[in-house]
Amino acid sequence: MRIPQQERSRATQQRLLEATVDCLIEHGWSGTTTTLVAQRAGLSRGAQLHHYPTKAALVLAAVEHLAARRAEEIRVEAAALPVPELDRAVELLAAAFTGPLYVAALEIWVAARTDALLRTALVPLEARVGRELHRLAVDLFGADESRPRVREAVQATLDLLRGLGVANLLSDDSARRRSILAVWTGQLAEVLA
Amino acid sequence: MRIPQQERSRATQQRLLEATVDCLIEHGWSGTTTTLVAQRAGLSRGAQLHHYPTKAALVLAAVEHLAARRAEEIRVEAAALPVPELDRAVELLAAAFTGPLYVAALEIWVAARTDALLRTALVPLEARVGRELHRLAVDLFGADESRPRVREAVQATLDLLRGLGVANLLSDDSARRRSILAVWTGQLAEVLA
DNA sequence: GGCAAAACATGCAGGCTTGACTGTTTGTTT
DNA sequence: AAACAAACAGTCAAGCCTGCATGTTTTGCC
Repeated sequence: MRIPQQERSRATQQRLLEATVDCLIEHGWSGTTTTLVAQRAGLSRGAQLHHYPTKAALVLAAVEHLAARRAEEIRVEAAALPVPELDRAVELLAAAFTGPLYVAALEIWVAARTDALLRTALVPLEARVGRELHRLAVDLFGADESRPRVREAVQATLDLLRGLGVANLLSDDSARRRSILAVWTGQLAEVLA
Repeated sequence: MRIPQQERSRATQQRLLEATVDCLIEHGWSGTTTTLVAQRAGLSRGAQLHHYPTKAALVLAAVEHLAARRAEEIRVEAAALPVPELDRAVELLAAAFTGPLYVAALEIWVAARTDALLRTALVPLEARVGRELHRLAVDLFGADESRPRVREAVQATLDLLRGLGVANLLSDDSARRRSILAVWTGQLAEVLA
């Protein structure tokens, strides 16, 4: 009766999900095999299959886990921002679209395009995450969406960050990104003002 | 002595490369197996291995083929645009970032992130393609890059389109895209004017 | 203490992918 | 026409991935 099994089970599942996300980051979607995930989690394949009987089950759980982590990461950094300043707010969001977690999410999005099961599970989830992100951005920017063009400008900002994140995939792009964001932030300020 | 073998060879290689791109579009990166490509090209595996001895060779050739096709597609549509009008120009570029060819390119980018061979081959190629695309956009917009913020605005537009393309991966996003681009184009016009 | 269930470990079978090997047809050269 | 090279076809072995089946340990409960 050392460790309650419910807690132990939860901990093991967490380890598996973390390992899945790590594998996605390091080896990409096709490199993320169940065997590798089990190894990385320091678990036997048997234990893995006990918790997640199929690869689909594992990945779907990992997707939710990933979404939660991304949301939390953004929220934490947002909380560390005392004064609503546009430049810093955009910078903060940009970080969320260049980190490893975004990369993992991208791997899953691209894979889901041609994987019916993943896709159907992902679309509603991403819709929710997208709305949350939008809301967060609105708050960060101190934007008033009832004014014309504000809503579109905020969304454009997020989509721009998505694109910059893609451009950052293969080689470090931070210098270019900075100068682009500097200009866009100015434009954004005009719309929000 | 009907068909010169050089021409025949070229034709089969084209078929293989087209089949590779088609497979990328339909089945994604991990679904693109050499066997499937050979089948789709209506060729035996022997013939395939004769032309491209490894999968890496095949894919690298397909990447160049894809880049050429994307560039040509954009150039063709650009030529069909008589008067330089900003709205239409942005629309045209947006189409280039939502079509199947962009999807195929995205599959390769994401895969290249964790595939050293692909990556080293892709980085210089994409740098070139990126410059060409930028140049094309500048021409289409009739932009004067010597003026402040113009260069960044053009690049931001391309990165925004990249991001919108990603958002369009899983579900049709054209309505949202239209409204965002409408606002964006307005902002862009201010910078260019 | 004893029993059931959950957590975990290990080995195995089937399917798939890749690249190699051998053979055949078609084109080229002399 | 004869020898040679390229294009093409079919088959095979090795390796990997997934899921299952069978044990072993740990936990919960009586």
